[in-house]
Amino acid sequence: MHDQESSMRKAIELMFFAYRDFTGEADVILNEYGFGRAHHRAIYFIGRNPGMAVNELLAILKITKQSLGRVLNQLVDEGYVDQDADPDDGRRRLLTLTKEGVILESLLTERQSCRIRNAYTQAGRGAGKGFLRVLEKMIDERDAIKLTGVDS
Amino acid sequence: MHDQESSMRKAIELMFFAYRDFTGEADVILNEYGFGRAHHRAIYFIGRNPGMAVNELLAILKITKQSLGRVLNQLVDEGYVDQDADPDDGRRRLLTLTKEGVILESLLTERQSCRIRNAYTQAGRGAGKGFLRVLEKMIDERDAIKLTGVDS
DNA sequence: CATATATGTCAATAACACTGACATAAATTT
DNA sequence: AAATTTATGTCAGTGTTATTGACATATATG
Repeated sequence: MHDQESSMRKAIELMFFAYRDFTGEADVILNEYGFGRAHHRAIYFIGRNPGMAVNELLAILKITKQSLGRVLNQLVDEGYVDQDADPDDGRRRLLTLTKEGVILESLLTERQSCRIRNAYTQAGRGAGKGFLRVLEKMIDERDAIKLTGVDS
Repeated sequence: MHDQESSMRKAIELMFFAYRDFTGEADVILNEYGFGRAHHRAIYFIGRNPGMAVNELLAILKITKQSLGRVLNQLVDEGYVDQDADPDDGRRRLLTLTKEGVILESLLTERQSCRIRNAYTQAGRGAGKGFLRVLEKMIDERDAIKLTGVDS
């Protein structure tokens, strides 16, 4: 009954569909704001790490500063993100969400959390634990470092 | 200890990093062939469903036929996919992988399977089950139908 | 024969990423 | 103080993957 290969294919396909639907949820909202997935990632991580520097965000997102620049400029221009010089190091621009930014971030995160909570409930006891543990081990060493705090 | 919200944020971040590293693996190989992620998805699902029609592939991938057309033409031109008229319905073009296509598909799938297997092993007993069950429940009803066979 | 279906293609556009080059301000090193 | 490094930003050009809209063709169906 279900050999190794078909079990792996099952997992591969679930990753594809689950990720698409998971992000699709947020995409709909972002679209109303004229933003895309790149904006979401920036908003999310700035919300998570208030006062982070541009370099730190670049390291997490692994995109070029030109790419981030476009996104960040839009977010600043439209009042979702604040950039302030670091008092200790005038070169660094510390990023924080504005009140508007917090509202949007919460909306997006709440929507995605809801999907996860529902999945946990439907999947039954212990499934969430396994889900987190497997995802964790699928991540490359060098990325795993980015996962701040919150041990399983 | 770890409130609901930080637990949800943990899951959200794991999805982001895990999916990126999971697909990044294949992206490196695809790049050597001059292909992208779109080609991978086409190759994968044609390999999984040999003889599927263009419409069926479109329904799974949820992209426009123009987008798929570009990808499919490249794959056919470079000898990774065959298109043959359905003997029962001359309008339909049935898609199959060529010998070359099968080789590439196996390479990509094997690479990703390996990452999943390793994650299962490291995550410990039962984690894989939970992982699959949660992913399954994260998928929208209308997409879940696409998941052929292989019950958990 | 008319219509619907499956597919393909042309043209224009957009989001999001890339590379390379250069500019500026502030901190650090010599 | 001068030179260098670091953090950031920006300009220009490019590429991939997607989009929409319009139209063409072949085949199947009522």
